[in-house]
Amino acid sequence: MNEAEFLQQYNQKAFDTPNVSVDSVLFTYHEQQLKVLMVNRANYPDKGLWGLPGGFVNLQKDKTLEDTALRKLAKKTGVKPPYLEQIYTVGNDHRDKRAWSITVCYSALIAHQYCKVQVNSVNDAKWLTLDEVSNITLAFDHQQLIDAAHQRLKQKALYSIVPAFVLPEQFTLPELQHVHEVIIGKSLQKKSFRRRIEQAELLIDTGEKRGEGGRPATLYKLKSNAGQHTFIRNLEN
Amino acid sequence: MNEAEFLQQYNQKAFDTPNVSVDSVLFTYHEQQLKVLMVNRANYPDKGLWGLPGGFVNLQKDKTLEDTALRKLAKKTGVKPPYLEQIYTVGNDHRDKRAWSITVCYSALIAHQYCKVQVNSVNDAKWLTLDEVSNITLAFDHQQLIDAAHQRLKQKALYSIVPAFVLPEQFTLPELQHVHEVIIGKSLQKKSFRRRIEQAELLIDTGEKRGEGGRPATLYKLKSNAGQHTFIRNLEN
DNA sequence: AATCTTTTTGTCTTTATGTCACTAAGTGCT
DNA sequence: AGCACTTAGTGACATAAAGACAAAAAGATT
Repeated sequence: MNEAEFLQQYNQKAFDTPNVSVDSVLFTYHEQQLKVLMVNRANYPDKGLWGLPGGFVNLQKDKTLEDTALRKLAKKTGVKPPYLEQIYTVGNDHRDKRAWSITVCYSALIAHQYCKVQVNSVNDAKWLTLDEVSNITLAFDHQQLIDAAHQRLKQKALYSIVPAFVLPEQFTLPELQHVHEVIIGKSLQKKSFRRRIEQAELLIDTGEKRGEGGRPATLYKLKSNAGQHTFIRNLEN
Repeated sequence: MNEAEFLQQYNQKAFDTPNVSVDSVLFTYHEQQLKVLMVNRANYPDKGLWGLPGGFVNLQKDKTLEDTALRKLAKKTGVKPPYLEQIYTVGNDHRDKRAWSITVCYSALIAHQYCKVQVNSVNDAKWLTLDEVSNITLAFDHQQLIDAAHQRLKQKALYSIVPAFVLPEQFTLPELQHVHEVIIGKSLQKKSFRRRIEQAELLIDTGEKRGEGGRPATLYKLKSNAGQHTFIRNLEN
């Protein structure tokens, strides 16, 4: 490398690089509803508004972007979600009034039981339903990020069982079906749903049952290879 | 200046913000094959290796990440591709030996006719087939980016007609089917393919015909709303 | 035991796709 | 003109997946 080459690269770096943050849309299922974790912004800009849990990449603490996402989520919930997926990246000169800004948006799923206590203990973070979220003004372009994450989750609900990650380790098929229905926004045909899931062979029958009222439902858990291989067939009604 | 000195100075400067680049996998269809545009790196690191067209975000020139992608592509091809889609973002401390680095990867499609001349005029850029690409060592993690973009395009070929963007404005159904076959890597049933496309109502019959040898084929073009609404049904054989 | 509730299965209908042969519309050759 | 050859496009039946809905199973309650 000669001096000219060095200067070229050095100056490229020296000119302002954009700020890079990572924001996560953490979904859970509670009280028959889909909810997302929101935090009240403590700092300028958009101080006081609700926004997504996230923050800047820390080059010392984080080895990867996923590390950043998980670190920021753990800070608010104390736990590491079992499912994390990148949604997309927005970068432009107007989303943050301070400067050119980039955010890498992730979606994460977790069972409500697993982080309930932690979230309630800090009162700057709380679970909001998607309806509640869409009726208030959020920080930055976080509304759009949430919409995109929800849209992606909807798609997943149509041809995979990744929505199972918003449930605890063991769950019943009626529970899972209701989760899918809430995510998709319409009711599903019981038989079709079960057929697909059976054919996909992604669940393990734990042998246990759980009943509330009527016939007890079989408890299932996800096979260990879930997350990547959770694909089932298409599903429209 | 030697490499060690460079790295030290560079990293000192780059202490708290990661570098952000945008790389694009530009696909086209030529000589019955799917090809990607590769450029020979002129600078350290990985100088001399083939890599994806791309570069750092320029806060003055670019208003958005797409601007960066298009600017860098236009520099090599002289044209703006009709289809651009974000694939995903990689960011970690080891993909670039200089420093923590992020790249936002895009996929783009263009008809070979529309940028042939420009690409040939500069000999640091050329079209390579996916086979050729996988048999040489590429810069950074560009092989993985290409694989991911190809994988995504495969999916699109199964349930949409976005692959039509690698063809010129007017094309025949047999041509389109062959593009899909090349992308997916296996042959498709003529009847099924046509049925799906017909039902999707995404093409316009131009009235014109084009023949080579046998019966002339009808020339179609994409409806203006293509890109977003190019979805057809699932397609396996 | 009768009834209610919720889970789970049986089965017929509808829809989408696979398969493959057949027709259609050109070219070039004799 | 007639024929063989080539590629485009369609018809028709077989198979497979999904929708609809009723019936059965397994528990709780009275």
